[in-house]
Amino acid sequence: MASKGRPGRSADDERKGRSRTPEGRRLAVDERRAQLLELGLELFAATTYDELSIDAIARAAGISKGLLYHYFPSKRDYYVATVRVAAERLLAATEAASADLDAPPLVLLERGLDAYLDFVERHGQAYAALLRSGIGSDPEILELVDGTRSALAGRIAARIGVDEGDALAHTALRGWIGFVEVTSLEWQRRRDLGRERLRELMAAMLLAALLAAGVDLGELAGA
Amino acid sequence: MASKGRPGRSADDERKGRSRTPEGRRLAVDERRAQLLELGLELFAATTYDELSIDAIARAAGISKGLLYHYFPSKRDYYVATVRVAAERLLAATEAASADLDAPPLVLLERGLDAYLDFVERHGQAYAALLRSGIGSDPEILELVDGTRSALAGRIAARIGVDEGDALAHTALRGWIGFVEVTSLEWQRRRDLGRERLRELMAAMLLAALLAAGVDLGELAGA
DNA sequence: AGCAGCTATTGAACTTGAGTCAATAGCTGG
DNA sequence: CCAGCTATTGACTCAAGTTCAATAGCTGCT
Repeated sequence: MASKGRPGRSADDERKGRSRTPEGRRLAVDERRAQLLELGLELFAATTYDELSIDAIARAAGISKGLLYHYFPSKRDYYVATVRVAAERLLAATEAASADLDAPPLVLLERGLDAYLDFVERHGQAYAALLRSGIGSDPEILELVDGTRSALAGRIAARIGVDEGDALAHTALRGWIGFVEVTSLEWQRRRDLGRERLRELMAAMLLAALLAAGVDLGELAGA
Repeated sequence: MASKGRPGRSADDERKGRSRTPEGRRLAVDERRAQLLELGLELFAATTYDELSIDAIARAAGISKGLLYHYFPSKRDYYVATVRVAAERLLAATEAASADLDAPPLVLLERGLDAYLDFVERHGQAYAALLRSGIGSDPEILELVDGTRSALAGRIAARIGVDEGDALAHTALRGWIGFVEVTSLEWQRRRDLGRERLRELMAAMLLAALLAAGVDLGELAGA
């Protein structure tokens, strides 16, 4: 262990993209932490968890790897903290939109959904990353899972004869697949719902989805 | 590079859990590959992607790390191949159940859903892993994302006055959240659907979900 | 039967990236 | 202006994925 340490921005810094917060060093703890979280929100939205190395994060923040570990005990923790911020913001945004007054419930619903969609539009990438439930999400895997959903939805669409270009109907079908997946997981976890009931719920929701999308259900009802 | 190689099961093998396929070595390519995929299905269902090391896989298969790399170019590829098998089986199972005859569509729907639920019941863990869209899925992150969903669903449930113990209603609400998430992603990706339309679809589906779950909508319709 | 060649299989070495730690530099109050 | 606290650093450790030349076990041919 010979000559070590050279904190601070002497000599040849600034050379490799470490340009953020140019004033440089020794921020107050809270500021640094906030800065890192904000940065994490950006970075994790743009890149996958494990494509983003600690070194890259540190470089982007203009600090050393060690310092990052001073603020977050591990890369995971850093990531989790980041996602937590995103989740809090999503909840806050929708809360603010719908909790305020005592307007008619349907109006509140409309406002809440609007706030939600605003969030999606604004933080597109981050939102998607959030829903992917994090870490990893190999593109190939996503494609596979997505392909499976498409196959299921497409099968039904074909059977019913949904028009290929009917965006609303296709979105509704995809959404229904989402409904089926989530309720399946929920059903599996809590064991308090009969399988029959669940199946009926799913079937009813498919009809509702098609109906809401304006699909002609004549064929379904018929033979 | 001095004295190397000692393929085969001489001496002290069998000692560390390398007991699978006891006959041992030099399987035909297809058999090995099939064996490894089947094993992967088990292992990845039980453990997270990155909690499962290549060494652990090799040990469980009773082969060397190198051989695994002979069959799959990387850990990722191995994982992807495994998920692909699962997806194929899911599609095949539902296909078989619903494609056969030309019975009434509603009956086919029922059969298809039954097949789906069978799959979920049988491969519970693997199914969940598949839907988590793979790699990673840190438990803390899952809890966070799940908590966010719960918060959203709970907010609505409270507003409407859903009974705390009403499993069907809660499942339906959770499912609706899934619907909202999936359609949001879809809306964001394909740009062919108006925001208004999407919001209306979501709202209609919430009512449908509550209705299907037998919740009294009197309050919603009223002031 | 025995040998030759093909290839499944191995073990060790290489590489990369996460996590650790003692040393140092920059504030801040006395 | 110095002393002490702490934000910050850079090199080191370690685990896990990946590579590769060497080897052993089949398989068919003579």
